[in-house]
Amino acid sequence: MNWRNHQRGKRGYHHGNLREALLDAALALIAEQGAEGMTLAEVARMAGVSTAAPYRHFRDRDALMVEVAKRGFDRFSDTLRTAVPEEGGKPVDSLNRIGRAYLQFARTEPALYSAMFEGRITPTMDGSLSIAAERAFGTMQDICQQLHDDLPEEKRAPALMMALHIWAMSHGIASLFARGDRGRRPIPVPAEDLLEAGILIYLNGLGFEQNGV
Amino acid sequence: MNWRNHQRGKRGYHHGNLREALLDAALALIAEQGAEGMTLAEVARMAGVSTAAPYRHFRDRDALMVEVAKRGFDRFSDTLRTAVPEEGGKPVDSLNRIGRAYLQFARTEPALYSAMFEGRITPTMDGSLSIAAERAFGTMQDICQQLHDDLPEEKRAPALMMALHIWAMSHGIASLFARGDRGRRPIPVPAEDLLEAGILIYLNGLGFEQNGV
DNA sequence: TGTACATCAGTGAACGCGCGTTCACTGATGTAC
DNA sequence: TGTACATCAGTGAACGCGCGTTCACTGATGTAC
Repeated sequence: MNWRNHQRGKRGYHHGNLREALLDAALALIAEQGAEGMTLAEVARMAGVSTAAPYRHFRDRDALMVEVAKRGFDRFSDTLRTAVPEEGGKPVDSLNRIGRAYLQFARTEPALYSAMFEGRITPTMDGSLSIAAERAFGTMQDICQQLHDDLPEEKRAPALMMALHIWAMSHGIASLFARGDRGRRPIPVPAEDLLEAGILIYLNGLGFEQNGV
Repeated sequence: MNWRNHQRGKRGYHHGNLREALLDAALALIAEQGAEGMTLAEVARMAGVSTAAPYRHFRDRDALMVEVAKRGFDRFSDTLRTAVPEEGGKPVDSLNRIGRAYLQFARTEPALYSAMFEGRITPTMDGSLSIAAERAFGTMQDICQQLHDDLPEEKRAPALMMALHIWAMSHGIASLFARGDRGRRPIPVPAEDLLEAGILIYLNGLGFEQNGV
């Protein structure tokens, strides 16, 4: 019955890392059944712990949910940030890499993705939540700023607007065509290619010079 | 207690139009509390009817949910379709009108919107559901086809791709910045303007000639 | 190094609740003659 | 036009269930001396 405590050297009674285990379980549940399927009882069961135990780590069900979303935004930020090279590299390429990372995240972390963008939890509910969310968007904005500086003056559009457009396009494609759950709508072309083409056309429309296709 | 039956000439016992009343109640509930907040018990209560009554009209809770989504796609289709003039009118304008209608729908019908795009219900689950969903997208595709025909041959991109791009951009902006519930992220510009600018830039990028702004 | 004690992180039983669903029923409505 | 009857669309009571949450508790851990 207590086999769970014996793996990885954990000893009975005290779990060792219950908080993380509960978050993992919540993620798995949400991935399987959506946000409504995440119940504290089931989460506790998956972690091999009594139904009262989670209350040592989270005030209530909503607190767990907020924590899941926060973790989601943190990972999302990291994913986007590591997608672009520290220094150098053309902004256009960086934008494409970010776009790919966005889709990849929606594909591989559908539970986090829907908890972050489609759930009852919203960034305005929690300070550190909105910070993580803004950090992600900030990455896009930085790159758009660089692009902006490359544009001839008479063609410059506000960098913020560009960032919002790219964000919206990425988000739209991710939500409709790339998500990793049953909400995905099939299209006859890889979502990555669709997004890349979209970004290319958009930048072209801004007057950004392209070389090659 | 039975006041509900006395309005609009309805007489006791038989409700008259319970099916519609239940759908309306479900919508109101989802708008207030999200999809998980929609319970058959509460829906029945709002319609002034016993908790067993809904089962005369819907097999179970999921069946009601599917019906809500179906109704959503139907209305959505109609909204988009009526947004573009029957004949004449420049395709660019039509595209903008459709975009605005898209945002308007997300704004005024957040319950339907999230049931259609973010819920456990997916168009592949039900034939008539996917038909309604495709009808909506078809409107966009038609207009993109016209645009496509206006483009000089060497600049033609596949009409389907254009439609998907426009759809994704509209959907992204609607989901992030225009939705009518607490998931909306504030931006310092009307979502409509952001979308219009995005479409303009995109079409410009395709090589479509613009006059004016 | 050993011991006493405070604190921490679990247990397990219980609760109240509201939900989804079923059932036998009954009042209202529509139809054949 | 009236009547008998089938059908339809409700009722109301009940069920089993799983959930969120609380409680007094106890085993494990860390620390001061």
